[in-house]
Amino acid sequence: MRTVVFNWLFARQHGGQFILRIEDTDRTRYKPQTVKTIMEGMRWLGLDWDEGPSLEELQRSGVEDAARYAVGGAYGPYIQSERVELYRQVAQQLLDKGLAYRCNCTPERLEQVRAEQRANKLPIMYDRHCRDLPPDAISPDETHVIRLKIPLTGQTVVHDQIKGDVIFDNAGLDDQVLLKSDGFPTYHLAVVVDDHMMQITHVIRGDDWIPSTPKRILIYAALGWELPVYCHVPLVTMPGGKKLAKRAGATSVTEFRAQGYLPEALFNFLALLGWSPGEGDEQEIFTRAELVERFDLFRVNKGPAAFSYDKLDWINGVHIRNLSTDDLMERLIPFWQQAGFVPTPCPDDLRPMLRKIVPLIQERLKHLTDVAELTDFFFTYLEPSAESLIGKKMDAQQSLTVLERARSLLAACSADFTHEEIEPALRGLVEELGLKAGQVFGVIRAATTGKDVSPPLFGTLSALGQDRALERLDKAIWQMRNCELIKN
RNA sequence: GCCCCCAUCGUCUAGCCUGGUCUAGGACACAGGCCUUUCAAGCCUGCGACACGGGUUCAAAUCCCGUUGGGGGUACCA
Repeated sequence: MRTVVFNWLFARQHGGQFILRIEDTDRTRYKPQTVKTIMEGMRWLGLDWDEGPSLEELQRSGVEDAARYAVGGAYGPYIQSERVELYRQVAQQLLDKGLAYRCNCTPERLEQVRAEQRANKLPIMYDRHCRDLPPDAISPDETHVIRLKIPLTGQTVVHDQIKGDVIFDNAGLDDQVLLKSDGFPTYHLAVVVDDHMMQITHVIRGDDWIPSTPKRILIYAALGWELPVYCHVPLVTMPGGKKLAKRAGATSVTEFRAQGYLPEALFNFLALLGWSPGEGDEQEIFTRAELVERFDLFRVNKGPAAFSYDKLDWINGVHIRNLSTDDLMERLIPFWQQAGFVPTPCPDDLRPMLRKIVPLIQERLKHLTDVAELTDFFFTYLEPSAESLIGKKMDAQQSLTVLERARSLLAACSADFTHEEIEPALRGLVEELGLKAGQVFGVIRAATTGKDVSPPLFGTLSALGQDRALERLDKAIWQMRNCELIKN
């Protein structure tokens, strides 16, 4: 997915077209659900595409909500399974030119060849058994594949924008299968045909593709087509260890949403994985627009980068703090709903309270999901523990006095119950009792929130509302008195 | 096995191309402090790296070679 972000940034930055193509030539693995997940993930991250599968294509492929993702374009179809005839024609063309050949070796024979090569510590590749058979030795009607005739000598150079020139001896390249026995093309054939037909200028992908790039360059050569610009970016590894994220990356984007990450934060983080502004510029937080302007594909590092949740969490927190109150509230509502604190749809008369809560927790959120445990006490009554109602270096009687005085002072406030009137009242209480602010506020916090840790007290009380604040103080006072009775 | 890629603090990185200004800069994380009604946020300080070995050079993190280490490829997968 990080590589997709690089592709998108590069296209947007240069005013190019960003095209989404579905490569589904492996029929044994194809699942319509995956297509939807990828598109949904890209939409969420803000990676919009200028050309992509049309409504009809998506429907034929069994993708749900096809209308939501349909884009279309002049170079379609954009789903490879819809283009098989094209690949067959190109394969036939190569056959006719004598640059490819039919091969009917069985999987068993191929495996046997490989086993022998392994045993003799030889390079593992097809032994070219069928390469020099007479053209009519294998009938088009029998089960077979079509392989490319790789030149036996010479070198093929990949001119890569990040790695530089990478040179391969043709002798070490396998006679790549172009068309499988089920009639579908391999990735190698399909991507070359499509990139050419769709006029793709830049191929930006993971550097795990480097070793097979010469094979594709030779397909271009066999067809007499012009090469695109290659740009192989390093892979992203998993946090602790160094295992490759494999293909899990693209499909898990929606999981980041569920975990409470902002799309702009994930985007920011992903762009920084392998790229940095450099030249003494140490900016780390970027908006999407800034990245489109500043990103430089050719400055991307050569080495792999490890995914770090610590850094992502920090970036997410920064972006959360940068949101407006209303924006953050709207993004938080689904998470409140999921926690069961807010009904679906959100009632209008609940919004004023939510709007007062948001600023109280904004700088405390690392993930949107954190909102549940940070604000649970606003929605349900949590009974404070007996110990928490007694302040630091205070006895039960003093604590009870704090609660009783606080109750009467807060009862004297207006129904607006604003932060501005609560604060002087309670600060006055601190003075009146000759205690420390932390002692007094701690007791009131425990009584009204049921927690030792809460958002700032005055704002919290105001958001809670006068009725519920007084009610909770009353309960705490009862609790304290009962406790005293039992003791006596 | 064979082929390819990569190598700066624990992590992401600046610096490398155009050797000296690098006693290697920043960020995350971590530790301590300040602020403070708790928790955060913010601010300050600390900890912490040029994988190793050879060259080239007056001078190398920067250029060259090798070693080691890590990753990838080696499919009728992408």
